[in-house]
Amino acid sequence: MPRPVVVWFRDDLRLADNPALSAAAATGGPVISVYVHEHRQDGTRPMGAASRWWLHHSLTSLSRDLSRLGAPLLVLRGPAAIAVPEFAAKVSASLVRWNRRYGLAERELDADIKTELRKRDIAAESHNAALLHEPWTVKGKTGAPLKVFSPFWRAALAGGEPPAPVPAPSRLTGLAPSSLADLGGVAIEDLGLLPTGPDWSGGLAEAWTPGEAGAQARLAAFLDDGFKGYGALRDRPDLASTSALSPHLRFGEIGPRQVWHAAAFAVAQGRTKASASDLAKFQSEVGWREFSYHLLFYHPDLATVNFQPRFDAFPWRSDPAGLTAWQKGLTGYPIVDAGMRQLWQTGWMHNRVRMIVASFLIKDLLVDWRQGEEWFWDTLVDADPANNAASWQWVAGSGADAAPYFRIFNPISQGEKFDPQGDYVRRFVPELAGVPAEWIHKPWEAPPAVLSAAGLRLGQGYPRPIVDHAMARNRALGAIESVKPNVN
DNA sequence: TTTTGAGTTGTTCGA
DNA sequence: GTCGAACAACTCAAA
Repeated sequence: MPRPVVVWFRDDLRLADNPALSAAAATGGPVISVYVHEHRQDGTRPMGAASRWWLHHSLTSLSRDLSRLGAPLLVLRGPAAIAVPEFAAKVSASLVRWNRRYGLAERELDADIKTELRKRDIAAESHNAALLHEPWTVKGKTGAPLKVFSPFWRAALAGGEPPAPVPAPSRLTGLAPSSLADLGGVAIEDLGLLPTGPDWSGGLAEAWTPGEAGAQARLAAFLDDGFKGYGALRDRPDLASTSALSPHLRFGEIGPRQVWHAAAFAVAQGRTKASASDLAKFQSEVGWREFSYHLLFYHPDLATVNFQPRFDAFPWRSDPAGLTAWQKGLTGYPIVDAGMRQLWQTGWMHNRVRMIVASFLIKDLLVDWRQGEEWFWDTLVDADPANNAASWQWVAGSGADAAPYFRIFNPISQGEKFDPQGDYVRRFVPELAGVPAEWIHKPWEAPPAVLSAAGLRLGQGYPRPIVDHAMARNRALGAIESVKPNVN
């Protein structure tokens, strides 16, 4: 009996375009699929509640798919540093394969495990499933890591087309179920990933289908319906004009190579009316994900430390009431509240609205971006260690490639520009359902007759603005002025 | 080494 | 209503 190969699944919960799995399958020998549930001792950042919900369903889906292929998923409890080497030794594995992660704690953990495996005469091999271009492969002419998106993306594109995705193995040689039962696996249901008392996940379940099949369906639907005009319409939260692939990418239910090539193929085959510039725009959004991972790799503290140290002196306000109003979608600014409620109900928020709500928390309330980052981390199903951190820093202006100091979003004009009929607001803020488009982004300015016709009493059914934007804008400009470079 | 052009996503004001 | 200019000055990346 040949020694088995262990495939350790992490942020790559898919069968197709999974190099670790394909390499293991290629030998024809026995394969054992393993997932190790996170443990604080691993030093990695614990997932938020919405992510845990997603993980539960994604693991369930992966487990079904792997069983069908012949190598059922075995779920173990961490810490991984102990569980993985012990398990590999117990089953007399010859080799453990996994796909790489890019955070510092994750890399250190993997390095430790590799060492531990070698001591036991077990080989370890890692692969790239998560990125088109791994961080160390993208460099400028000087060889230094790049800090600005445009040069980064130019350099990445200069490397040529990303490799084509590899297909899922058609079958795997697993262990007999009887021998699997003795290996100490845990039922997914027993991991405690789902919310209890109360179960708030109804809106998530309605909005999403976690798992590889759900990811493929979402991609197909996007290419058929949302891709055409993507370049311009992606900014419209009232339309279904973004791919909404982010949570699927986060958990690796689909990979960027698959997305890249599927989009290019659809355009080349004329199966979509999307233009070449729609394609380039969509691919560059995938590029932003790559750039975030690039930043995270070279700046592991991205989620907690200002990329630009001068922001360490930023005069953040302590505003627990404001933070709570923001979290609950009760700021009195309809577009902000709609976004925050979409997040709470569905675990996701449209990209344009993320910028608006983040700008509001940071610039209008002067609340530290890290508090917003934490809230997103807990409530987003796509909470991603690289994207979330890099994006919050970008809005704060503390990040790489900083926004100009004067870029402070006006929640009224942003609403009017990107949700012109107010349909998005009405969908998530039912109190405002009866307010006509003309006033929906600034109900406090509406004539009393309009408000009463809409059945709305400000301050009772829906709050008045918790802060005056014009005042807040000036206050933010002053705060930014105080951390200006070269202030002597 | 020095220089030069560029840098995701905006707002306001005045003509 | 529309349009262009002004809004700090800096850092990055490449020539």
